[in-house]
Amino acid sequence: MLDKAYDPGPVESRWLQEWEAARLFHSEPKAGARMFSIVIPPPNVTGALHIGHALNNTLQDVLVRWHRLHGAETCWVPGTDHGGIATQNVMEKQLKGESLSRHALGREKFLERMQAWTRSTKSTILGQLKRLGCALDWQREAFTMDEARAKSVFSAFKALWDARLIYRGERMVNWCVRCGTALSDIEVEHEERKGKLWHIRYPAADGKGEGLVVATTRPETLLGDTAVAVNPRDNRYLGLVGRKLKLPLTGREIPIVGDEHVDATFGTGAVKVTPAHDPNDFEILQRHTEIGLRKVIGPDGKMTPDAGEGCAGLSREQARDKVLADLAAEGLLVKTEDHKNAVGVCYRCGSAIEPLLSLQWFVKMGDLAKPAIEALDKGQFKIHPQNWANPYREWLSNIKDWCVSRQIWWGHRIPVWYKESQEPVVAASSPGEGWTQDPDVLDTWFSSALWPMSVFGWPDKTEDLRFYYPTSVLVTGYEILYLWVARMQMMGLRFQGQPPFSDAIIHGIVRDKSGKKMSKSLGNVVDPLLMMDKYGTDALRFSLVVQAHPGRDVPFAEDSITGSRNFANKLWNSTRFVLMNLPERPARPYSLETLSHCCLELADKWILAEYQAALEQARKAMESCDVAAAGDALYGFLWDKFCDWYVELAKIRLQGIEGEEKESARAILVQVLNGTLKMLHPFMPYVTEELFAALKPYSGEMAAFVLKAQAPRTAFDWSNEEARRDMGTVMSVISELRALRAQLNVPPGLKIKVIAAGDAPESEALVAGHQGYVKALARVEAVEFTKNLRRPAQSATAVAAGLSFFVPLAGLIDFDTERQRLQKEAQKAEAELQKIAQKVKNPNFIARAPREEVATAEAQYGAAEARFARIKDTLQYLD
RNA sequence: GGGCAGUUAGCUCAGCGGUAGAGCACUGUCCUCACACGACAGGGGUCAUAGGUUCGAAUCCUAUACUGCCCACCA
Repeated sequence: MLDKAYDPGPVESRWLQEWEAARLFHSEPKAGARMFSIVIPPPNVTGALHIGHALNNTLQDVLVRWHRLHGAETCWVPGTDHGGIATQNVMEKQLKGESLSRHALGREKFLERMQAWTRSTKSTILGQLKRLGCALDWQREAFTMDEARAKSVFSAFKALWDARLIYRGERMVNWCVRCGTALSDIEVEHEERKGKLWHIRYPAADGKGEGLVVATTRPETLLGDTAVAVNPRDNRYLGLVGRKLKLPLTGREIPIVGDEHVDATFGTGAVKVTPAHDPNDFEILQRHTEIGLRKVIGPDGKMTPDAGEGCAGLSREQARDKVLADLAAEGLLVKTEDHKNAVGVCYRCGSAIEPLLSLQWFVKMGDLAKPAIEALDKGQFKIHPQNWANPYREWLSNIKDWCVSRQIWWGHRIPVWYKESQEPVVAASSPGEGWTQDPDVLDTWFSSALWPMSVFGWPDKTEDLRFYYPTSVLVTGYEILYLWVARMQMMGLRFQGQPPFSDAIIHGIVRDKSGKKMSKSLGNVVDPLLMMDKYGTDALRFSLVVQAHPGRDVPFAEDSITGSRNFANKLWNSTRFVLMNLPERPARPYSLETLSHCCLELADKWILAEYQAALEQARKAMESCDVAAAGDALYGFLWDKFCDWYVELAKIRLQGIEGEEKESARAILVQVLNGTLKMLHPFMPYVTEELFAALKPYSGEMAAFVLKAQAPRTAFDWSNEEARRDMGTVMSVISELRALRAQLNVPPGLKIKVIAAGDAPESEALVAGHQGYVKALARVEAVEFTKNLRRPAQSATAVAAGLSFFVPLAGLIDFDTERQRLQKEAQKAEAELQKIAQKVKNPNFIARAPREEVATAEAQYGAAEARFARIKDTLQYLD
């Protein structure tokens, strides 16, 4: 016998063990089988699972389990990402706490420490994914920096190098001063900040005239100016081009150049040009090479000796203050205005990016992007929801070369070797004596880009790669659409000639209940592990997934989980109820296939029809990648239809004598419940596994686990519109009677007598035929029928299904209350009637609307009219 | 500066051309023999605003207003 309430703890740990012992999630290539594969977006080895991981992985797990239940050979590959800068940063912080630094340790020792530490975080994360219930193929665990992946990375690098798609060059890159490394363009986030726009006068070199006033947001770079640019068509500055200005604070003479890219309408129309520290200005240098460049900010973020005596060694901020003060002192600071501008910041540490000229490795992207755009346009690759397709295409179309070198230690070291004046050599290991390897490592996203191939053994032509590639779907958040998804597409197409996955499901991010991003500083972070402890893993999973509507962020707070926890308990208790009503040892399992159809009563036909409809609804939702809708459909069916109505109605037979009717009810209870549990299994694997097992002696399931069983198939077509309609009629009668009881405060224990009056033969027959339902669910002791619409004295009235139901309640009710109640009912009925009347009385509607529409509207009108009349009538003769 | 979403019950969101829905919260009754993590009943919305298309619009179109996101080298 099951306990009274579901206790997730023991159930979860038991099944976790059993699944693992059975290697339930392991997959091998199977010729001829339908295949479903996913590669996990590998979490960084920096720390613990957060709520975003919980959402991302639950979604994948739902898909994986779902497809497995539907007969596919499924493989979900687990793994982790070394996470480059992010991970190194965490370690550096640790070292700092020990008054150490990576430089003090040295590269080798530092890497040893990284290895040791990430070994433990890796296992923490994988353990947490296990706990989340993820059906990952644990024998296939991969790491972006393990040996096999290193081989993939080298192969890709070599292949791109051989194709001349990798080059080294001095370019303007995004430099993070804090992390001490270059970043790619997409690793820079733009933050709108309130800043200032300073207007500075640059005097004419010959002392004649006013000189020029430039506007800038970065006065400290003035020290590196090598020109001032104006638009050659700017009337104000005609004739100035070619003349010289005296650069304030330095005395250097710099030329005025004409450049089409200068916007005459912004600021003063004159731009100071600092080619070494501004991407635009660097472009200007390309067009006016004679101006040259001057580096005044170093990779450490401090001013270089070239910045001049007064500033050398100062930070950028200090230099700015000093320059401004000096300018003011010389009377050259003309104006200061407020100005909003977008500041580039490092996506890993948030500090302001410094555009810096530096020698880096790049991947040429144009040729790689083209096939990816084609794949999208030809429909070989689809993004769900679709609104991401356009931004994705745009990004690929305007792609820039990818800076892949990072000046950190944690990562795949660039496999390029140098020796004196010889040509550099690309090799996995040292080509021989005297060669030294490039000190930089590759962008962590370089190895991630290869992930869907590398986990299956690429570049080797393995059987895994043949069977599982391309993978079926990729599930991830929109924040890494370009960083990761696009690059996987490009690499997959380049090296395998096929997209690495045909569909990408892009989900939102988890926010708090008021829509704010979760962050430690706001204190609104929900820890998934804590939630699992408190409410159960299934509850956490379900509440996340059912809120994850395609294309929307997921609002989440602790109280979102209680509803799902309650649902798990509902499943538990409905199974408990069913088990309590089954014989200890069934002669044979219950089956829907062998149901004697002549024994099915209305409730049976109805629930089977609803069951089938719910299964279809859920399947349709899953097909359109709407996991939330699928979960919702099953939830609604189980709770509102199965528990609230069917179970209650089945009790009538269960409490009666043994016989075929009772057996039919049992069979339906067992099979519909079992089928629903299986369908819910992808969402709530633990509780459903437990209940599936408990039902096994009765359900006839032979499989050791739900995943070894099959999704419910209805061998017979249970759809039945008539049953749904008739049941609806009976349900409305019951609801009206219950409302009457509640509103008139009829004691719950008291059974009422009901006189059904009116001339609606069909309804009458339905009510007469299902008196048992009415009696049980509305607590009625007897139903009488009459054509006489005269309301008996001392009785209350309910109107439903075209009939009046008189309930004699002598001495029990206050007729003022009943009058008020009926008046309210009448009001409602009238409002409803008028609404439909608007439609039906409109000749245009009758003439132009489709015939079926008119027919239903007229039927509705008739019903509403009758209902209103009934209530009014009753009201008139109320005593 | 470009693009994309959103604006529906107190809160969080479904619905996306035919009488306004769910969960939570709220009110009332009930510890009715599966479940109080429950049952039943109930209150609560001019579906952001203004036009338009249509027999009919929360749903389609066009503007407007907020809100959020993505992208972008205007100093």
